[in-house]
Amino acid sequence: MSVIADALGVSAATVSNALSGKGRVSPELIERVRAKAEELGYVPSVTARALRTGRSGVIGLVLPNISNPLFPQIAQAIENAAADAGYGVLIADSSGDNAKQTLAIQRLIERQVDGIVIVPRLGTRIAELACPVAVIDSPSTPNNTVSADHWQGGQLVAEHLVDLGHRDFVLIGANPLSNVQNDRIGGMKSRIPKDGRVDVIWIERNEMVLGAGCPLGLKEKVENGFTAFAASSDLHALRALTELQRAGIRVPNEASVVGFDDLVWSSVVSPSITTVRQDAVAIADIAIGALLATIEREPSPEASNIAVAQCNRVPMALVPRQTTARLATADASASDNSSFANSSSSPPERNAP
Amino acid sequence: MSVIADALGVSAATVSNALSGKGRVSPELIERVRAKAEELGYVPSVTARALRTGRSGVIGLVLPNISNPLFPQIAQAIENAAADAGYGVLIADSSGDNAKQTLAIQRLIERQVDGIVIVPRLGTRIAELACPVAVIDSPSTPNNTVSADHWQGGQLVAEHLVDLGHRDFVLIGANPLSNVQNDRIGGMKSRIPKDGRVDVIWIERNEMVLGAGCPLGLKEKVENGFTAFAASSDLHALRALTELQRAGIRVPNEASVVGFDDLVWSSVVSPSITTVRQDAVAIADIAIGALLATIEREPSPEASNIAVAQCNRVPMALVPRQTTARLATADASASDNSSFANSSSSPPERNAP
DNA sequence: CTGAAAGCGCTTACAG
DNA sequence: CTGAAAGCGCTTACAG
Repeated sequence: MSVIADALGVSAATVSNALSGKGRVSPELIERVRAKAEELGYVPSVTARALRTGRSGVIGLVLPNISNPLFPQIAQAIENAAADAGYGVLIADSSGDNAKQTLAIQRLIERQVDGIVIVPRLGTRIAELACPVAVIDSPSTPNNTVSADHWQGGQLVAEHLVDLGHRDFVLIGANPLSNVQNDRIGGMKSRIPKDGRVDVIWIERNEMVLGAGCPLGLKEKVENGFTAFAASSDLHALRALTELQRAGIRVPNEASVVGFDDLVWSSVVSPSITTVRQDAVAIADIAIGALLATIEREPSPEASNIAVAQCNRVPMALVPRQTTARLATADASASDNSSFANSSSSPPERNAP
Repeated sequence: MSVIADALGVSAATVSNALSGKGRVSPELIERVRAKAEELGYVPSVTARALRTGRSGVIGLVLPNISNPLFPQIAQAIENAAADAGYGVLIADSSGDNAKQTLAIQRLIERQVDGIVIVPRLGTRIAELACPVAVIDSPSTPNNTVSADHWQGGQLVAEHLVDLGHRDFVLIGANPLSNVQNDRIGGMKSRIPKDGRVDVIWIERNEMVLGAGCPLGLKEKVENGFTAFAASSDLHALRALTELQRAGIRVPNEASVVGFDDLVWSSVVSPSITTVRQDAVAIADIAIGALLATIEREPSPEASNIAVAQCNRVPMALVPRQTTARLATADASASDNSSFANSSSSPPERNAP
């Protein structure tokens, strides 16, 4: 900056004003400054600017379970949204225990991030922090969150299967303590007809008893007349699919399988897995938008730092693929789905444990 | 800082020296300063320090294909290694095209990162940059890289299958332009006995002709006597496994399947997939260690900014699981693997295209 | 429309 | 062992 000022014989203040377009500088001087900056390959010091303005231009992203295969989608969407707004993204890993999440947040604050996007660990409640925060979580966590509408996604799954003539459902989740999984399973249940049959398998609970990697007993389910297998994640859908195939059951001829999240392998396996996709870009845009609005608003003592002031549900979309098919035995009237076991169109509000 | 100085009636310089342990300050004064800092909840301004010292305490991480399921492993390892050394990690996404990679690097430099770890896009060569750089890539890229020893990993796969009595191999890769995949396939080939039979399927080349998601024709391979299917990634191993299962071929009874990377689903599918795991923590430690050494060394005009001065190969490890089994028809002498088609123990050096 | 001055919060020679 | 002073590179009132 001073090199430009010196080269042009003007003051640093003028260069600053010209480059930022703030103070009133004559158009021709602005042009000369620009040209000189360009010529010199001038890059402003973000550090100096940060020190002076008190804004770092960086936001933090706290992720749990970084090994979660959904992570890339959301990290990429957040990074893009932030970059578009001129912000950098500092990552922090809260895997391990909840204490590490607190530590990760602490470290970001020490690095003077302007705001934080948090995907909280299962069962965590994020306290009011010293900087603006946006939380991405299930809508069942009361208020202040953005997320896919997992409940509605579950409904999509059930409706799709019901339309195909299925009446006997096995729903597969990992952990009933997860609001996300609960919503997905709950949404499915809400759209299963009254004359339908529903069985829910919670994998982690199962494994607590039978050991990790135990078979889910899906063959027996098929023998008992179940035809539709809907999982709260593509990971479990894949597990179901391979277990069925291994047992010699043909998918989708004898059983339909649906997953969630459109994870990378879903389209690649044979048969490819029908799934439900969340709009990570829309979610990231809402989270970053709200965060930046809070950051750029003049901070006032009474204002909350929680950026997302309401519960935002972003609709999910069904991606039909090969693992779902019309039930061979379905009669024409079977697709009458006018009566549901539970017609509520939204999940009950729950607190994080 | 000045609040501490004022509260204690000493100078800011002394507070700084006491807290950093640099200047010679009397032990008792150091203690008083520490106590006061603690009491006041003092957090030093990293921004001011960065401006003064010219070091931001942040490194950049550039990732291609952020949707690559291997990404979480490496991102987590890098983040942990950096955090342990007191550095933050700014992420940048180079997905899309190569121009975006250059842009991502540029933006990190503008944010004054002290160094950059790059996992380059396929076929990219990283030019000398204005800050220290460590590249994580296949060892086949000449020099200056850290990575898993993909060639040796491939050898592990072939040796495992040969030990189980297999002689007829189908090797499955996605793209022969990828050094990583080429090394893996090459390593496998180098350990296949002279009397063995090898067929290589490059998926992307296949799909160029037959369309995305086309079957790999594995059933026919089995009918032609192939018993071992080794893929350059768990994604392709999964594709192979499900295609075989769907065709009614029993794994591992009739065909063995091996993948690479121990991706999240490998242990969950049925049967679970035998794979080869890279030591992401060791790789990250080498990359970050070399980077920080370069950063903290006094910069000299003649020194290169390329942090990793030699080709580092981190050994991979076989994770045996259910998809591989002894060939039923194998006779006892079959496990004599003293003669190989190609006994070289390291890959040919290649240039990035 | 332009410039001189102060200051963001640190660290680092240097002097005492 | 301790402190006064300068300066990192910006931005922002304020004065002209």
